[in-house]
Amino acid sequence: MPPPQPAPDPLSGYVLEDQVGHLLRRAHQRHVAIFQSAIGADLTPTQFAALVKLVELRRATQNHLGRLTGMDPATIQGVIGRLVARGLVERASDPTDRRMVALVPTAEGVRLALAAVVQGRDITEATLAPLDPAERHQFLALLRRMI
Amino acid sequence: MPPPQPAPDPLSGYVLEDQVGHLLRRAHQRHVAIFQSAIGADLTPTQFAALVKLVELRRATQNHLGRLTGMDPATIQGVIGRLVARGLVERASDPTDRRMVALVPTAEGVRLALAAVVQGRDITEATLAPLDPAERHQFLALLRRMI
DNA sequence: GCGCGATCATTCGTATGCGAACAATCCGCC
DNA sequence: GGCGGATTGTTCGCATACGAATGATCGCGC
Repeated sequence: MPPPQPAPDPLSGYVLEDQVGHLLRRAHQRHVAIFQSAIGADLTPTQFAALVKLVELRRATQNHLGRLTGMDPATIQGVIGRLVARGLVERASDPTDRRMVALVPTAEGVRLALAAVVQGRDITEATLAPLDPAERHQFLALLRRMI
Repeated sequence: MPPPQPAPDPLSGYVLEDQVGHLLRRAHQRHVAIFQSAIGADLTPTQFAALVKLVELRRATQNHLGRLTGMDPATIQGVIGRLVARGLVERASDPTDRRMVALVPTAEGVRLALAAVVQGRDITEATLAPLDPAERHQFLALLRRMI
């Protein structure tokens, strides 16, 4: 009769590198690095998202913009504050609701957003480089459903 | 003859919500939220990764552990510092190389890591919930290649 | 018209995440 | 033996990220 086995180790068979969470973190990390090397110091990925969305909307409230771009009020506050400090966005008060601050991109903000969007295509291309066209389509479709 | 068209708008056809980078950020964000609601205040995702990997290795250098878990030296430094402060990891000096600090999990660290790994399976399950088994396999395979 | 719950924005604290600079140490090569 | 480059760990600064708490304001219902 064989000797008694030790209690099953929860770690056996658990490969950190194969966990979705870890893979998502690494993949996002890699994308951010690609983004930074392309856009440089002009914009961070979150600043890019907020600015592009604001240019598309032409005018938005801070929390609303945050909801659309997936940033909570505390986060979007800092992001917008830095865009305002750099003259890319202006805050205007809304006369109909004094709680709200209407955000509007400046001319310079629009210019930078359009230039960044052009680079955005290269960034997307570089991020998806490991996959062929059919796989990219598949990956994006699955990723879209993960949100 | 039609009037001259305005210059093509770089924004036309650019949907922020469909960009890989944005999707990766949102998907990762969602996973972290799931992780936090399952593990609570015990461990953050990065602390989890560092601790589990360290338990698996039984002993590792700080930078080495960082490379294995995808954290740069500045980041792993803070993560390990917090694990040490909570008594989950101990720093030991390596006599053969006085630059290095050997990291070893404490008994409490091992206990917490094993418990967290058990919950890790539920976290993975919840993160992948939107996909059926075949899609999960596909998604993980593609995601693995994105790193 | 008033009060109460909801919403908006802000602030604080904590935790990644990384570039850059730094001191200490190691190692290979002359 | 010693020097120069590489590696290890640390610190600083900046930028997400979010929970929690707060104050101002709005709007609905009574």
